[in-house]
Amino acid sequence: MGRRQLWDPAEVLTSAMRLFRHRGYLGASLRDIEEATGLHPGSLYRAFDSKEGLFQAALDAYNDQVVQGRVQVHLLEPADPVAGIRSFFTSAFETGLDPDPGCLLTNTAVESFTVPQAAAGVRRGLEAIESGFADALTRARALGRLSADLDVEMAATQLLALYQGLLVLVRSGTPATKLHTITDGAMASIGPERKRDSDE
Amino acid sequence: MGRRQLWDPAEVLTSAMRLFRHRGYLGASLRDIEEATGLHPGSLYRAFDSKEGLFQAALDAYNDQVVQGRVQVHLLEPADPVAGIRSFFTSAFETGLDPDPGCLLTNTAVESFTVPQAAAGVRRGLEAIESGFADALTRARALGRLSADLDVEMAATQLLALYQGLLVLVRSGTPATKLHTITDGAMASIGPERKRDSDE
DNA sequence: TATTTTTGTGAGCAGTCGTTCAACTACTGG
DNA sequence: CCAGTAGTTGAACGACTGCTCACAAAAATA
Repeated sequence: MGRRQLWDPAEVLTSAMRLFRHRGYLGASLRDIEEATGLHPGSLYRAFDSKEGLFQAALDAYNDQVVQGRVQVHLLEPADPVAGIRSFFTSAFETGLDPDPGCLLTNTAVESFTVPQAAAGVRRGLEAIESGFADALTRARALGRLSADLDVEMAATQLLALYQGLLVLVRSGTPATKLHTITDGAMASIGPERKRDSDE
Repeated sequence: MGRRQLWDPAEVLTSAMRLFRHRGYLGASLRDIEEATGLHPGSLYRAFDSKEGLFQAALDAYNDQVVQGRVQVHLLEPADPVAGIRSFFTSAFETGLDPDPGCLLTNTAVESFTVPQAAAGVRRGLEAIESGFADALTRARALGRLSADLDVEMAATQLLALYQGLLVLVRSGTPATKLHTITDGAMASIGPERKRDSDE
């Protein structure tokens, strides 16, 4: 009944995601949004109620697609969980984008002060990453790839913080060599290969 | 000759710093700035040329006062550099402020995409922190407080990233217990006390 | 086909943005 | 005490903000 919706919600959310990631919430005007998504204000407000509604939807989509996708591919699925953790880090800055917009989660975590309702979405995403790390670490432990005295939960929190820090540096234009150094450090902090003498 | 300036530049920059730290650059309107600093637009534009000029000045002041001050007190001065590194971390989130506005450097690093001229100031601040870490680590090494196989430059970069990540989590409302866990992890990653068997 | 229902369109609203500037105030040198 | 100079004030500007709504278009129902 009635006219059919002419636009694909997934496409619109993807465009909005990209725009918010580059410009932030406050930096993206409704005219920018209109241009990026192709949606006129009327349709936009019919579907999302407000600019903030669209932002929430875009953040949710980012969590469900990008974050969960990356967690799945790099942390949950790989047979080699240690290599997976490494690629989770490196793929965050080897995007081929210049300037690199960083991560919508990280950017929103910082900006969400101004947009309080986004805080819940940010928390959800951060927890997904952290528990992804925990899963990969648990599997690495089972394979004997972890330092024996390493606490998995604590290490997962550590990796989350380091990952978020990496993304701050990404967004501020830090060269890739330095980001690789950070990745190497992250790997060294969990693996047992930092000592040449076996002590277990 | 002529009328004297009625306001103290240092006070104005401190107020502006606090405002930008809470609201971000885009989130702080000139009316907000007027209220926070007590300066009317005319005086403001006479002194700083533009909103961006004021922001740059505030960021520079933050670097020169807050960042350098913290680096000095926690990383360069303490006789115990390891304890200094720890307190550098914990003092970043034990501010008594609720909600905690985080760090202007971190926040700007993320938002500076929108305000490209701020990028240089951000880099300056991040480098100050990193070299502060390097200094403390070098002194810790001389005192035999470091793992023997630890590369100081790499560890300093690592601590910088972890510190920035911590501040993202601070800004997103992560509870202090978790932030302490991250701090503990940071300390564990540099000290030799993680193994009970001596292996040097 | 006529009617009803849903969606798209975009001009336009009230309000806010960063910024300007003419009038005014306070101080100095002659 | 007057001219010149530097600083302060706040009303006002055009541009832009998020948002609304009367209207047109397209589909479903009768």
